[in-house]
Amino acid sequence: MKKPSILIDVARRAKVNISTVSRTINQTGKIGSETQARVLKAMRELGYKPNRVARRLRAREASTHLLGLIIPNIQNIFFADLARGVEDVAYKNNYAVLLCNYDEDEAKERFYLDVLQSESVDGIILPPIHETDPAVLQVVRNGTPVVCVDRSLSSGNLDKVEVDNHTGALKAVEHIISRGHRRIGLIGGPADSSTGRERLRGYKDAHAQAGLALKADLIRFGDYKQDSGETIAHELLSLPDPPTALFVCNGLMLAGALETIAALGLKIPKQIALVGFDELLLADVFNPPLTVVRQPAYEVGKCAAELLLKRIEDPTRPATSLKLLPELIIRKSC
Amino acid sequence: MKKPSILIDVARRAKVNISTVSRTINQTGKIGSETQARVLKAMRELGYKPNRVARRLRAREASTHLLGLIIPNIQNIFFADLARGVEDVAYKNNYAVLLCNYDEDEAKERFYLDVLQSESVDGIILPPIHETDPAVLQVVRNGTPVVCVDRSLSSGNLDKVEVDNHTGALKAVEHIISRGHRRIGLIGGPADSSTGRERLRGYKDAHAQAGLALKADLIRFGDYKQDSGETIAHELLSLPDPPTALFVCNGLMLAGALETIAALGLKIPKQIALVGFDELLLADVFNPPLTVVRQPAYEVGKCAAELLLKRIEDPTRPATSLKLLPELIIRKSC
DNA sequence: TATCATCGTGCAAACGTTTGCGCAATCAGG
DNA sequence: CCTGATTGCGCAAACGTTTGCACGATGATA
Repeated sequence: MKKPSILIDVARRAKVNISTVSRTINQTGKIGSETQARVLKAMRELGYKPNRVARRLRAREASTHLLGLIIPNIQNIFFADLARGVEDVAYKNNYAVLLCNYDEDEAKERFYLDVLQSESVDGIILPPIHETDPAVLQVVRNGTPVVCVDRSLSSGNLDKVEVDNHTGALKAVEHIISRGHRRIGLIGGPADSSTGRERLRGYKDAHAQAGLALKADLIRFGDYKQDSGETIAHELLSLPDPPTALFVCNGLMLAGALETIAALGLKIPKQIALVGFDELLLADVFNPPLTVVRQPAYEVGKCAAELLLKRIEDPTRPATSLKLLPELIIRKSC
Repeated sequence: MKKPSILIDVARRAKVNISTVSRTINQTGKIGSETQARVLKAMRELGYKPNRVARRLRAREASTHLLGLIIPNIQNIFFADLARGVEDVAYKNNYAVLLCNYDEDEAKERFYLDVLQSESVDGIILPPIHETDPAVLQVVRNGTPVVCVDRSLSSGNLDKVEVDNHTGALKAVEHIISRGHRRIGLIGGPADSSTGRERLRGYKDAHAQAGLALKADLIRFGDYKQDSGETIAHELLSLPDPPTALFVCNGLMLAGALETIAALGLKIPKQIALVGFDELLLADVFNPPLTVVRQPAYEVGKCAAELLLKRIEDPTRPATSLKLLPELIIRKSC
């Protein structure tokens, strides 16, 4: 339980003032070369580690090397991959990441936003829970750099990196149609999320291109969790005139839909064809292998972190908005 | 970019000293009821949020409501579930979680340990990279509460919560044997990890119980990543006298093994039977559904966080060690 | 009435940094 | 040799809290 050594210990050992030590550490200001050597030696001998808390307290506007990442659900592989992307570039730049899981719960999002702010992180990466999220806007107004991922914020011109959900969905549904399907069920995302709406738009546009009429019955919205995939698939498949193919808008709901299909004993793709959104761990060895559109989740995280770092360095730079292309991986389920 | 209000703003507005404000917030010390009301009112009006950084700096030994969690790989569903467990109880108790991903990289683990310490977190949850991990021991010696999860530390009597890997593996291999298999391949974890060794021990004990001799050829060790599952499965299955069943010691490696099996065109379970460790997202709808031993990952995280919170509250309490039982879920792959 | 505990509050130090300012010493230009 | 810039370093304030101590007012006890 011995105390870690602090600035003044180093200073005493090197026979200098603490400000000199601070300056050698941060390479700010002029310092004589042999003084510097003495300080470095003392630091090494004492195993000195700067106290990040004190540093953050003092240097409010200086960099504190801490990033915040708020995600809806760490158990969703998309966000796990994304987090990994953020984490990797953070680590390369000597940043630590404060990761929070808000579970689509607005109160929880609020809580974590507060925490991150009062931890005075350098910046925050998050998918806004709503397109118009006052809490996030407030943070931005406070001057904390924010970059939005996955979903966007309607107001405020922020850095953001998204996936081209429209194109992804369009390609997926085009593919389904090209396989001859005419009744295509949609298990969509929440209607009030930008991802949900964009994927819906892709679904509709693909229909329009092919001159296919939309059937309102076949369009349903889930909440990106497994259960909703299961129940909606059940609803869809027990329709009097059920769809012959399903487009399922995220990985967890796809797993749910597969539960239903298995329970119903339906054969894929003969009795029901299937295209998912999000690459899943066993998708390629599934029987049959699953056709999905793969989102570049890791890259989204990576780009977001890079953008955030750039913005921290130069807060005045114009907001840039990235849109990454998903990839349709055609396997055997459709 | 307006400044957040601080203690002194509240104090001025309530016409009291900052210490009075501090005391009303923390409910420490005696305060008159109408003074308290004034302060509360002022806080509400100003939307005051305490600065966690300053708080942590000052109150070194008081609770700072921040936990550290260091995990090998967030993309491994076991750890994602575990993280979720930690996060949930942390949130219920108004703690935030600083999550770090060390990717089995010792330098990275070191880095994060440093960060967490110099962030002066209240406590740390981690699976030690080694059984004798000097860096972790150092942290413990510094007085930071630590609880080990999943893997254990040989020295130091710390709180820990593990899965009963031996029993899990034993049950799995017993089951395989009960299905009539005599040549059972093992795709194990790293030989220097406690989980790897315990699962190996279960495998061996099951053989001993059944009076089966061990075949060294059939026992191989991976690194818990997908690739090693794939390559080891390939090695095993191209043996002159290949195993008729495989026991695969984690989820990612199971996915890898399934790649190989699919590539080889082998039928499960007729040509090759399979039992995995870790429940996977699509395991129950796989064709055939996968027999696995399910680790209570979420519960591990939950218990660990609860233990940590208790220890933070009372640092002198005796170390407790939990061992949670995994569950063999028998499906159709064996 | 004197004494003493208790209550409610304020004062100021402390936590470990960073940084503006000042000062002495050195150096270059004239 | 004088002036003025530059270099190298120390002093002390500041960041926003918490908390030990002191002190006046109040109430209870003798």
